[in-house]
Amino acid sequence: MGRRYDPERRQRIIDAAIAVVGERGIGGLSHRAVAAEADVPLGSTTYHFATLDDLLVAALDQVNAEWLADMERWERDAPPDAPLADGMAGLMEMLLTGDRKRLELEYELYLAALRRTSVRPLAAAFLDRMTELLVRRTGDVDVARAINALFDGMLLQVLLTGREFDREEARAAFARVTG
Amino acid sequence: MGRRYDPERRQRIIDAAIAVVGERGIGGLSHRAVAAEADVPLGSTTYHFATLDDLLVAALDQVNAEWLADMERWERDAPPDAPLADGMAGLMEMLLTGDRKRLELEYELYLAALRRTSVRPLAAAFLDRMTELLVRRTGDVDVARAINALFDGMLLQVLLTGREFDREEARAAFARVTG
DNA sequence: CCTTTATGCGTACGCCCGTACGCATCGTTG
DNA sequence: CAACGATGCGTACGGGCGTACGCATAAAGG
Repeated sequence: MGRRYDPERRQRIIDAAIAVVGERGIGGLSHRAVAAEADVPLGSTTYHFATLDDLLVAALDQVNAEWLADMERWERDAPPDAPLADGMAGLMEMLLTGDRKRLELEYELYLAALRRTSVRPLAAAFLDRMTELLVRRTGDVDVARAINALFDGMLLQVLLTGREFDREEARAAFARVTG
Repeated sequence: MGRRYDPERRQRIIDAAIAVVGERGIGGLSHRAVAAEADVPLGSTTYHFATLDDLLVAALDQVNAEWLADMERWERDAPPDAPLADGMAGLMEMLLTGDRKRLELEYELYLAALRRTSVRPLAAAFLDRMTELLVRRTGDVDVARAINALFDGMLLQVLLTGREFDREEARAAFARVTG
C-alpha cells in the first residue's frame, strides 16, 4: 500500500478542510467530508485533528498566513510615496475581480471568530498584524485601524449586496479617513 | 387541550429560533431545538416553517426590523444639527456596553448572508435602508455608505479582538470620513 | 535485528437531524 | 349545522455525524 507512508498528509487534510468550507460552508465541515476530499480514511483525519475545532483552527491559521503573506508582498512592492488610498482601493478591486468564492471563504472563516472562542485569538492576532502593516504606511495606529475597518466594511457591503464595486468611491473614502 | 388554539404560535417559534441562534449559533439551529425552546411539538415548527432556511429568513427578518426601528427612533430623536460623528460613536458605545450577546447574534445572522443566498436579499435590503437613513443626515450617498462600512468594520474589530472600545478614536474616524 | 512509538486504517456505536405523513381538532364559511 | 381548510400533534424512517477503539504497519533508535 503506497500511501501507508505519507508525510504530507496532515497538510493535505488542512487543504481539504479549506476546500470543504469553501464548497459547503463552515456548517458543512465534518471529519467525513474532509476525509473524502483529501482521499484519506476517516480515522486519519481524527488522528491528526481530534476535534472539528482543531481542524477549523488549522484552516483559519493557514488562510490567515497566506493572506498576510500576500499583504506583506503588496506593501513591500508598492512605492513608498504612493497614495495609500489609491493602493487600498486598487487592492479591493483586485480582490473583488479575482476569485470571489475564495474571498467569501476567507471572510467566513475570519468572521466565524465572532461566535467561536477557539478561533478568536487567531482573528485578533490577524487584525493586529494587519494594523501593524498599515501603520508602516500611515504612521498612525488609529488611522490604520480605521482603514482596516473601512476596508472590511466596504468589502462586506459589496459581498452582501452584490452591488458593483466603485473604485473611485472607495478611493475617496480611504482618502478622507487617511486625513 | 388549551394550546390547541394558539394564534401566536408562529411568532413564538420565530422568537425561539432567535433564542436558539443566540445560545448555540446558527450551526445549532434545528427544528428540534426550536421546538423545545418554544415548547411546541416538532411537527408544529415544520408546519409553519417547512425548511430551516425559512426559519432563518424569518429570524433575520425580525432582527433586522427591530434594529431598523431602533435606528429610526435614534435618528428621529437626535437634534438635526448634532454632529453625526458624535452620534455614531455614541451609538457604538451604547451597543457595546449593552447586551453583547445580542449584538453578536445580530451580526451572526446578518453575516450569514455571505454564504446563504436565501438570506442575502434581506441583508441587502437592510443595508439599503441603513444607507437611506444615513443619507438623511449626510445628504451624500457615498458618505453614508462609508459611514456604514466604518461602523460595521469598527464594531467587528471590537467584537473579534475584545479590545476596549475607544469612543474618541471612533468619533475622530467618523469625523474624517464625514468630511 | 528488535523494540518502541507514531501514524495509518477500518469499523461500530449511539446520537441528532430533516423530513414526511397520517390523524386529530379547531375556526370558518356557506 | 355540516363540511372544509387550516392548524396542531405524534411518530417513524433513513442518513450523517462525532467519537472511540483495536489492529496494522512504517520509521526510528538501541
